[in-house]
Amino acid sequence: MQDSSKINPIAAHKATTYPDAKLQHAELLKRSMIEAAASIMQQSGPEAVTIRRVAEKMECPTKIIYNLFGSKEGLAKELFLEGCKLLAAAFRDVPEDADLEMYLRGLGEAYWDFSRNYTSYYMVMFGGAFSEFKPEEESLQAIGTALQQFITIITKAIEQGLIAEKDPILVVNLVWASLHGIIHLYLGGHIQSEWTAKNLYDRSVSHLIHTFFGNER
Amino acid sequence: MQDSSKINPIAAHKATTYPDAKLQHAELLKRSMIEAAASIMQQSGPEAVTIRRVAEKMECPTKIIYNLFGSKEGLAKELFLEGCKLLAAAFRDVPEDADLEMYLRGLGEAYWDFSRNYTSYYMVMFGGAFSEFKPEEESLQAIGTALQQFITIITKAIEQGLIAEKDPILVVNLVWASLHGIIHLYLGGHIQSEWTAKNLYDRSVSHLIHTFFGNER
DNA sequence: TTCATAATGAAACAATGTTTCAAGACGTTT
DNA sequence: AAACGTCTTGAAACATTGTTTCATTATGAA
Repeated sequence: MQDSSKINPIAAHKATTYPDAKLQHAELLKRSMIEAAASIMQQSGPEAVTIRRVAEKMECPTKIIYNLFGSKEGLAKELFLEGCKLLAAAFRDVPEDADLEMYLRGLGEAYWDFSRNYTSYYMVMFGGAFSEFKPEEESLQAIGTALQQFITIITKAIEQGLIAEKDPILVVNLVWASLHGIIHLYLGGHIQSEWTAKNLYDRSVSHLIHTFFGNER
Repeated sequence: MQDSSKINPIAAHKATTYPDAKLQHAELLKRSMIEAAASIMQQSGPEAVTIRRVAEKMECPTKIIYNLFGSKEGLAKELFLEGCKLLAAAFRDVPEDADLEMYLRGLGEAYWDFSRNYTSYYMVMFGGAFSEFKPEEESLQAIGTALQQFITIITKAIEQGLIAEKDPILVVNLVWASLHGIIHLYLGGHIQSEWTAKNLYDRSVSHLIHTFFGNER
């Protein structure tokens, strides 16, 4: 029997006897685990997310985590997907602007802000914080979804003849890589101050816009 | 006494009694250690570089490594500096071209090749492969030295009025970040095939050149 | 030669991801 | 309702890491 003096989330649904109660329970439990892991990560960084620490926070043995996620990589993947959702939401919050250039600047700003406000998520998603985790199909698709606004706006710009290049994915990747490059060099300590990095970032956004939108420089 | 049946590099200089024999010995030993670590890294990747594995290869106890480098971070730093030397050499091997644009393309190609031929070094230097190691002053300076050709050529282009922007460091950082962004996204699994990545890379180089050299696109 | 000081190196320590396996819970069958 | 087989649990162990300890051993000075 469980020790009922502990508020144990595992025991919470034990009494039920419905057919898929266990599945539901497992699903709820997974969410709790992910939230616990995310909480640890945001407070102390990705390297602080250890199986034992998550288990301790959930007051359960480590085995449960392995039952639910298979391995630490499985948990990492969930954090990755969580980050994708947050990034997608951040992009969604950027007000649409009739001026595509201004909208693109807004999205660029949102990407920068995401890397600053959710640095741990950024490192998990794009910085290889969990070296054991490499994105597979589902994760790559989640990134694609998050970058949807970027793809949409670039596609629009191409349709309107504002961009000479015809492949929107290629353009998105070029923009993404440039911005990621600066953020990653900054997070890796190769660019010293945040001010320098942000200045560089803004210049890069301008350069990209001028390159692709083909205006005067 | 050492077991002379083992060809132990540590015992090699033990007999000497000159004043700085020990210092020399320590210096030689350090080089052997770094080479052993580098060999393991290039064969099996950065994550395979463990203190025990290096010690095993050197047939010495782990303590020696701590005496020489202080910590794993100390050894990581040496590998980082080693990588800087290799990158600098790679840039040095690019034939100087009177046409600055062609020379810049050559340097870009060399940077790509370095990331492919010395992926482990690249990950240590720019990919955060040893998460415990963050570049400090000396390491940052070593990168600066490695990128010297880049800085020189950009400075020249500015002097000749080919580039409107006046701060060479800023331009170098913009170029560097763009190229690094693509390489890092590729190494991180966000860009699937090498072909796609290389195509993107070449496009990026062209875009950068056209942006800064202000020619037609 | 003797003694203090420093280096050595096997073993231990702490933390990690992961697996084991006896004890128990659960649902199904008789 | 009782018994049986299957699945889950969870404490403990395992393997691997970075790092430190400390008795032993050399080393160099007195």
